[in-house]
Amino acid sequence: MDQEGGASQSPSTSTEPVRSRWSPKPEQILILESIFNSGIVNPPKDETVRIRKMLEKFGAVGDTNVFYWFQNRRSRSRRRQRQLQAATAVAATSRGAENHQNMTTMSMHHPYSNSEIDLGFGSLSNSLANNFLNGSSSSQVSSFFLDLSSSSGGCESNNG
Amino acid sequence: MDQEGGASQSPSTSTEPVRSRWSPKPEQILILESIFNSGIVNPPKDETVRIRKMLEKFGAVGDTNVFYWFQNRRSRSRRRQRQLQAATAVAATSRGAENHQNMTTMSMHHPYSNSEIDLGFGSLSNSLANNFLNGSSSSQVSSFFLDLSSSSGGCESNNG
DNA sequence: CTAATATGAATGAAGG
DNA sequence: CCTTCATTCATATTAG
Repeated sequence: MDQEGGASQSPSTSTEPVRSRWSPKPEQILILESIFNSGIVNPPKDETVRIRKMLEKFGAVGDTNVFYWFQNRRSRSRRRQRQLQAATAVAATSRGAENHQNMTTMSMHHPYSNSEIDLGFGSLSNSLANNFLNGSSSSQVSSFFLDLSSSSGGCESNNG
Repeated sequence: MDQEGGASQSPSTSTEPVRSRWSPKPEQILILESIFNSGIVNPPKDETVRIRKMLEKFGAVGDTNVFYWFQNRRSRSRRRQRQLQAATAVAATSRGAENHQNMTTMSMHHPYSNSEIDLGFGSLSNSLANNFLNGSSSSQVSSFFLDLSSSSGGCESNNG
């Protein structure tokens, strides 16, 4: 079912179904998520290049892809946060003890745990992380995680 | 076959009522289609909320659902249009009058007349609309239709 | 039961 | 940053 979502850099290979848009691999997603959850939600140009270099080890990716990823990530995070915040607000609207049974506001129900409030990427070492990174390039990922400590320094959200 | 507003039980194995995704009821579909055919193909945020409120009377629905619905509607309309436009173009390619009978684009063996160029939702009052809205909440629907006049048209550029 | 289709939802990319 | 478009994934429904 899952057909190599990897974006090949050489479209000349006729055997491949020419993937027009980049599909980040699980390992790449893990890395990006980790960085994002580390507080780097808006990496500067320099950092973006670094991140791209890290991701490249797991598949072809460009600076633009990383840039877009973080941009979309921020947007989606904010939107999701607003959404469930609004829902909560409505749920708690007025503490007048009224028995309302209508879900008149939002019924967004998704099967995933979503909510990046706490994913567990910060710690990993266990969970599904291992599942993703088995066999191929586990060593690379470890090194990258160690390197994460050096970067940092980027508080989320910046005046701008 | 009456479907309880999206909260129907599992078809066979009574496991978890894992409601994966929202299923708009016939009434809701009618409303959405009507709005879409009224010219509002891309409702702004405010309008989306209003639409959601209207739909809520017929079943649980969130702003996101409405947002997704219109987005998908636009996309698919355009895609469909492009698709059959391409087919037409192929049929008329070169005025040499060649008898080509190849369906290079798609099989398309469905009984529908496809092409939502004219569905009839704009007028309703007749057709299958009545069939949908009988018995339950016809009154609500009428009021909603009257309210439709208040909304301004959000004409969007057809060309990208 | 399996295959195909319809459609809600997620996401990469781009424009303003 | 925000909105929008195009593509893709996942699932519900229907046809065989």
